[in-house]
Amino acid sequence: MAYWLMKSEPEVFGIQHLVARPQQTEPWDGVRNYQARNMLRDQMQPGDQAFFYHSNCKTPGIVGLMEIITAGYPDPTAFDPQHRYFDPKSDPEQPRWFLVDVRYIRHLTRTITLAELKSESHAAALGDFALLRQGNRLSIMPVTEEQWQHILALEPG
DNA sequence: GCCAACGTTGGC
DNA sequence: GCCAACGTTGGC
Repeated sequence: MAYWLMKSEPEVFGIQHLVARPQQTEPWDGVRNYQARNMLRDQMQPGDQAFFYHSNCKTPGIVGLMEIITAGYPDPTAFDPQHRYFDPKSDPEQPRWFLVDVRYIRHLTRTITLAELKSESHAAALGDFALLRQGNRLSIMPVTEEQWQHILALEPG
Protein backbone atom coordinates (compact mmCIF):
# COMPACT_ATOMS: atom_id res chain seq x y z
CA MET A 1 0.00 0.00 0.00
CA ALA A 2 1.19 3.44 -0.91
CA TYR A 3 0.55 6.95 0.33
CA TRP A 4 -0.32 10.07 -1.63
CA LEU A 5 -1.16 13.73 -1.29
CA MET A 6 -3.94 15.13 -3.46
CA LYS A 7 -4.60 18.84 -3.81
CA SER A 8 -7.88 20.55 -4.43
CA GLU A 9 -9.14 24.06 -4.09
CA PRO A 10 -11.75 24.05 -1.33
CA GLU A 11 -13.97 26.47 -3.21
CA VAL A 12 -14.00 24.13 -6.21
CA PHE A 13 -14.02 20.76 -4.47
CA GLY A 14 -13.15 20.67 -0.79
CA ILE A 15 -13.27 17.91 1.76
CA GLN A 16 -16.72 19.17 2.73
CA HIS A 17 -17.92 18.26 -0.77
CA LEU A 18 -16.50 14.77 -0.42
CA VAL A 19 -18.27 14.26 2.90
CA ALA A 20 -21.55 15.32 1.32
CA ARG A 21 -21.36 12.82 -1.54
CA PRO A 22 -23.36 9.59 -1.55
CA GLN A 23 -21.14 6.88 -0.02
CA GLN A 24 -18.68 9.72 0.57
CA THR A 25 -16.92 8.68 -2.62
CA GLU A 26 -15.95 10.73 -5.63
CA PRO A 27 -14.14 10.33 -8.93
CA TRP A 28 -11.09 12.58 -8.69
CA ASP A 29 -11.51 14.06 -12.14
CA GLY A 30 -9.98 16.95 -14.00
CA VAL A 31 -6.28 16.19 -13.52
CA ARG A 32 -4.60 17.55 -16.66
CA ASN A 33 -0.94 17.19 -15.89
CA TYR A 34 1.07 14.31 -17.32
CA GLN A 35 3.16 13.60 -14.28
CA ALA A 36 0.07 13.39 -12.10
CA ARG A 37 -1.70 11.41 -14.82
CA ASN A 38 1.06 8.81 -14.80
CA MET A 39 0.59 8.27 -11.07
CA LEU A 40 -3.18 7.95 -11.45
CA ARG A 41 -2.84 5.55 -14.35
CA ASP A 42 0.12 3.45 -13.33
CA GLN A 43 0.68 3.55 -9.61
CA MET A 44 -2.37 4.25 -7.49
CA GLN A 45 -4.14 1.17 -6.15
CA PRO A 46 -7.23 0.35 -4.12
CA GLY A 47 -6.33 0.47 -0.45
CA ASP A 48 -3.80 3.24 -0.83
CA GLN A 49 -4.36 6.26 1.37
CA ALA A 50 -4.07 9.95 0.62
CA PHE A 51 -3.93 13.27 2.37
CA PHE A 52 -6.62 15.71 1.25
CA TYR A 53 -4.82 19.02 0.79
CA HIS A 54 -6.58 22.36 0.40
CA SER A 55 -4.73 24.64 -1.99
CA ASN A 56 -5.16 28.19 -3.21
CA CYS A 57 -7.01 29.27 -0.10
CA LYS A 58 -6.46 31.28 3.02
CA THR A 59 -4.72 28.51 4.96
CA PRO A 60 -3.31 25.89 2.63
CA GLY A 61 -2.73 22.56 4.31
CA ILE A 62 -3.75 18.98 4.94
CA VAL A 63 -7.30 18.69 6.19
CA GLY A 64 -8.17 15.00 6.06
CA LEU A 65 -7.57 11.44 4.96
CA MET A 66 -8.95 9.53 1.99
CA GLU A 67 -8.77 5.99 0.71
CA ILE A 68 -8.15 5.18 -2.93
CA ILE A 69 -10.91 2.77 -3.93
CA THR A 70 -10.24 2.11 -7.60
CA ALA A 71 -7.20 1.79 -9.80
CA GLY A 72 -6.85 4.40 -12.51
CA TYR A 73 -9.38 4.47 -15.32
CA PRO A 74 -10.08 6.95 -18.15
CA ASP A 75 -11.46 10.32 -17.04
CA PRO A 76 -14.85 10.64 -18.80
CA THR A 77 -14.92 14.42 -18.41
CA ALA A 78 -12.17 14.64 -21.03
CA PHE A 79 -14.61 13.33 -23.65
CA ASP A 80 -17.58 15.54 -22.76
CA PRO A 81 -17.71 18.75 -24.83
CA GLN A 82 -20.08 20.28 -22.30
CA HIS A 83 -17.72 19.73 -19.42
CA ARG A 84 -15.24 22.27 -18.15
CA TYR A 85 -12.54 19.60 -18.17
CA PHE A 86 -13.18 18.66 -21.80
CA ASP A 87 -10.02 18.06 -23.79
CA PRO A 88 -10.69 18.17 -27.54
CA LYS A 89 -7.45 16.35 -28.23
CA SER A 90 -8.32 13.38 -26.06
CA ASP A 91 -9.49 10.22 -27.76
CA PRO A 92 -11.71 7.56 -26.14
CA GLU A 93 -9.85 4.95 -28.18
CA GLN A 94 -6.60 6.05 -26.59
CA PRO A 95 -7.45 7.85 -23.35
CA ARG A 96 -5.10 10.60 -22.34
CA TRP A 97 -6.44 11.49 -18.88
CA PHE A 98 -7.13 9.18 -15.96
CA LEU A 99 -8.67 9.32 -12.53
CA VAL A 100 -9.24 7.21 -9.45
CA ASP A 101 -12.24 7.09 -7.14
CA VAL A 102 -11.58 8.19 -3.59
CA ARG A 103 -13.46 7.73 -0.34
CA TYR A 104 -13.53 9.92 2.73
CA ILE A 105 -11.90 8.45 5.80
CA ARG A 106 -11.86 11.31 8.29
CA HIS A 107 -10.96 14.90 8.91
CA LEU A 108 -7.79 15.63 10.78
CA THR A 109 -8.55 17.06 14.18
CA ARG A 110 -6.90 20.23 12.92
CA THR A 111 -5.42 21.49 9.66
CA ILE A 112 -1.74 20.72 9.33
CA THR A 113 -0.72 23.82 7.45
CA LEU A 114 1.81 24.24 4.70
CA ALA A 115 3.55 26.82 6.85
CA GLU A 116 3.95 24.28 9.60
CA LEU A 117 5.26 21.63 7.23
CA LYS A 118 7.75 24.12 5.89
CA SER A 119 9.06 24.87 9.34
CA GLU A 120 9.26 21.16 10.04
CA SER A 121 11.19 20.71 6.84
CA HIS A 122 13.84 23.03 8.19
CA ALA A 123 14.49 20.35 10.72
CA ALA A 124 14.88 18.05 7.71
CA ALA A 125 12.38 15.68 9.25
CA LEU A 126 10.44 15.26 6.03
CA GLY A 127 13.42 14.92 3.73
CA ASP A 128 12.77 15.41 0.06
CA PHE A 129 9.07 16.17 -0.21
CA ALA A 130 7.50 17.38 -3.45
CA LEU A 131 5.06 19.64 -1.60
CA LEU A 132 7.90 21.67 -0.18
CA ARG A 133 9.93 22.08 -3.33
CA GLN A 134 9.97 25.60 -4.66
CA GLY A 135 7.34 26.33 -7.23
CA ASN A 136 5.82 22.90 -6.96
CA ARG A 137 2.57 22.63 -8.85
CA LEU A 138 1.93 18.92 -8.87
CA SER A 139 -1.62 18.22 -7.77
CA ILE A 140 -0.92 14.59 -6.91
CA MET A 141 2.31 13.46 -5.35
CA PRO A 142 3.70 10.44 -3.57
CA VAL A 143 4.26 10.49 0.17
CA THR A 144 6.68 8.06 1.77
CA GLU A 145 5.58 6.03 4.76
CA GLU A 146 8.06 7.95 6.88
CA GLN A 147 6.59 11.26 5.75
CA TRP A 148 3.06 9.98 6.27
CA GLN A 149 3.77 8.89 9.83
CA HIS A 150 5.67 12.03 10.61
CA ILE A 151 2.87 14.29 9.41
CA LEU A 152 0.18 12.31 11.22
CA ALA A 153 2.22 12.55 14.39
CA LEU A 154 1.86 16.34 14.18
CA GLU A 155 -1.91 16.08 14.43
CA PRO A 156 -2.32 16.19 18.21
CA GLY A 157 -0.61 19.57 18.03
C1' DG B 1 -4.87 40.79 -6.49
C1' DC B 2 0.02 40.05 -7.42
C1' DC B 3 3.39 37.55 -9.47
C1' DA B 4 7.00 33.78 -9.62
C1' DA B 5 7.33 29.30 -11.14
C1' DC B 6 6.10 26.13 -14.14
C1' DG B 7 3.97 23.30 -18.11
C1' DT B 8 2.31 23.56 -22.74
C1' DT B 9 1.96 25.29 -27.34
C1' DG B 10 3.36 26.37 -31.75
C1' DG B 11 6.27 29.00 -35.11
C1' DC B 12 10.40 28.43 -37.10
C1' DG C 1 14.23 20.42 -31.57
C1' DC C 2 14.58 25.10 -29.81
C1' DC C 3 12.54 28.50 -27.29
C1' DA C 4 9.45 32.61 -26.76
C1' DA C 5 4.85 33.37 -25.71
C1' DC C 6 1.19 32.13 -23.20
C1' DG C 7 -1.96 30.21 -19.65
C1' DT C 8 -2.25 28.21 -15.11
C1' DT C 9 -1.08 27.22 -10.36
C1' DG C 10 -0.95 28.51 -5.89
C1' DG C 11 1.45 30.92 -2.01
C1' DC C 12 1.40 35.17 -0.14
